[in-house]
Amino acid sequence: MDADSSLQPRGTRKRRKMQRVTMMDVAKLAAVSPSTVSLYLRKPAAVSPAAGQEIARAISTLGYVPNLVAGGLAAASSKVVSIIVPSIRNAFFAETVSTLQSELATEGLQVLLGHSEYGEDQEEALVRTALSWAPAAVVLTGLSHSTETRKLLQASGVPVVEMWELGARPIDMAVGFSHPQVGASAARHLLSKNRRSLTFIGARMQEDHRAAKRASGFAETARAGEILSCEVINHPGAATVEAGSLLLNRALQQIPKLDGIACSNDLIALGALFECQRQGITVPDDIALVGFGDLDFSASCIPSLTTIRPSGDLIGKEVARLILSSIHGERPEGDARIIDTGHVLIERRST
Amino acid sequence: MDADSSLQPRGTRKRRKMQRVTMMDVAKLAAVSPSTVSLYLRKPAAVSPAAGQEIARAISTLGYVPNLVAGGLAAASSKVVSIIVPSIRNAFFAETVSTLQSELATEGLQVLLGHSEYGEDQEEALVRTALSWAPAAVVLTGLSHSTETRKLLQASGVPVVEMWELGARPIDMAVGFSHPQVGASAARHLLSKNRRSLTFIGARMQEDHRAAKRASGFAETARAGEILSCEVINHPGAATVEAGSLLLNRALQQIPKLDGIACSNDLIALGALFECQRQGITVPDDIALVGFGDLDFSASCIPSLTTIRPSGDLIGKEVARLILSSIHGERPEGDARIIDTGHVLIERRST
DNA sequence: TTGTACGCGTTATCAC
DNA sequence: GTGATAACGCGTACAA
Repeated sequence: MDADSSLQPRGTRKRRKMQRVTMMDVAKLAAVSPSTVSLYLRKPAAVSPAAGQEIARAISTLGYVPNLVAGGLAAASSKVVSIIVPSIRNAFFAETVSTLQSELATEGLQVLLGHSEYGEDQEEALVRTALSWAPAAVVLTGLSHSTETRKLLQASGVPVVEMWELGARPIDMAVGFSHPQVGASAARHLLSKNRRSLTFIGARMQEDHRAAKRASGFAETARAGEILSCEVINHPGAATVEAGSLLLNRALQQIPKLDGIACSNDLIALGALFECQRQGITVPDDIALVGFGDLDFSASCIPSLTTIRPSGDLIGKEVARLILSSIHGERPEGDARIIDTGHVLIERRST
Repeated sequence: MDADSSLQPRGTRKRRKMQRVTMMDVAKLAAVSPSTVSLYLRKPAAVSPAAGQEIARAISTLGYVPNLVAGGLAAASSKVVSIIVPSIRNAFFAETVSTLQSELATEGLQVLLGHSEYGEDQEEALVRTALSWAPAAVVLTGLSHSTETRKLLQASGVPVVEMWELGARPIDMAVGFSHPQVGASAARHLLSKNRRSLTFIGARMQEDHRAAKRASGFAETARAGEILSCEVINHPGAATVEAGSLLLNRALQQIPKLDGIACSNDLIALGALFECQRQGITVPDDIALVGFGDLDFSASCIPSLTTIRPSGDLIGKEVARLILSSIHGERPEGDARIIDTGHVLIERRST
């Protein structure tokens, strides 16, 4: 018959992996059937108090930890949410992922993390492996994905949330804001300060489509105003403070009478700020500076940085909400599936 | 595309989960047995080229994605590595996690992320759920854990790597450096610059034991030198730029003739720098400043920041190496299980 | 309320 | 090299 009908407590050193305490062990010790334990675990109120007591005690004395792998197989949907961001080093996404992780953890959901590094092929590969975990949901960054990615996701039937961008039609659900509008806000603000020679400096815009959209939204609005010039300058590398310094210098060379700058990111703005200081350029008297992100130094630097806050934690919260309601409740319909978290321009000293 | 003429197309409103293409489907289409497909997937060289061809084609025409949940159950060890850090918002850990994710992804391992928020109980809960995934390895931050956490981990037999700290005996393997030594380096550097009224300013040190150890290492070394005074000042909140400004002010109040400061973190150093600028204090003439972390602004700020680089990406790489070798090769023995990534003091203008 | 039986999709051990 | 077959640990109708 079966080899393990006899209780073989310990000593199986064949395998070094020993998730030995199973639900059945708990059931035996509590003198109930495994299914009662299973039921107790999911709906404690559905079993008799007496049995519940016994089971609870058995669990704690055995140190039982449910095997989510087996559970996921049986339930055909595991308690994982796969999150794919360009890079977790980016403070924006770190904030969102952090919030998301906390919110999901309260419901017993785990976060599976992947980095696309702004590559659609990378993303596709990540989505593929993500799906092989039969995740409870998949969270993607932005709306630009390979057609294969969309197909995979749609075919899987898994709830999908695209975050940090709104505009085109999402695969399933979306939480974010319009990047062109962010650019437009920056432009309007600079125009309202009577700046006439404008530039948008950004990094990695050949890959970071959202930054590119902020740039084009900026340029479009600026050019509709009364200005002398408006340029967009890109640094192909990562968005760092140093890139900001480089970009400021390029802007100074290229643009005569430069007096207004929007940055794709507060880090770049900080670099520009430092470079201005080095060159004896006064902010905002000579040049006004608008950032993006409201990172934690933005309020404290000198001068403090006018910036646009995208609310990365709010995005995280809303994504979590969508996921949760789409898991146990019904999936939201229509407009409820697209959430605009907006953006806020915070005026400080740099303008 | 077409080719999807299976039995029940879609539109089944009942269940939305449909991981329909299984290994058996592939086997049927390739006219081999499921076992052969499984074998091919794990050791392609072990099946005949002819069969391999057929299987490969079947896989791509069906768009088969292996179900890792089922695989994990059968193999009793899933292809996930659980990583638990205090917070992913912290640039240090973001860097490590990012590196780790990339390295592990090349071997088909996924990252399951959790935040302990510097709480041992939180960490314990995370470890518990992590283990329920039968992970290939668990990565923890630091060496301080609840005894229950250690017990769980040891009993599980899963490879464990503790990172970002060295000193006490690790549960299994460890990659990091000595925090007291970092503090000592900062102190020696300040002493070598003839600073005599020293202070260590840090945030959240009641929870962040590593920062606290840097502080005590600093104090110990400083007090062994010829100094007038040495204080440690803590801000209970998070380590932000703003906290740095607050801390600088507290230090100025408390310490007469203050002329040397070490910070638990570059963000705090930056805040201190800004505050000095606001108060007309010249760095390094009036006060010398040493940071920790070498964050990306540290080289660019004004004055550039002398700091200590802990090499978060190197830690990530080494952790990955340990995990991989401990998965397919044998587990390293003895000293090879503890890797000191050291620290480097980078002297810049702020001292 | 509780127990029985079966299946989830894969891996691993053998015979062939 | 290849293919039956038995687990893997749990969810879930159903039956009791």
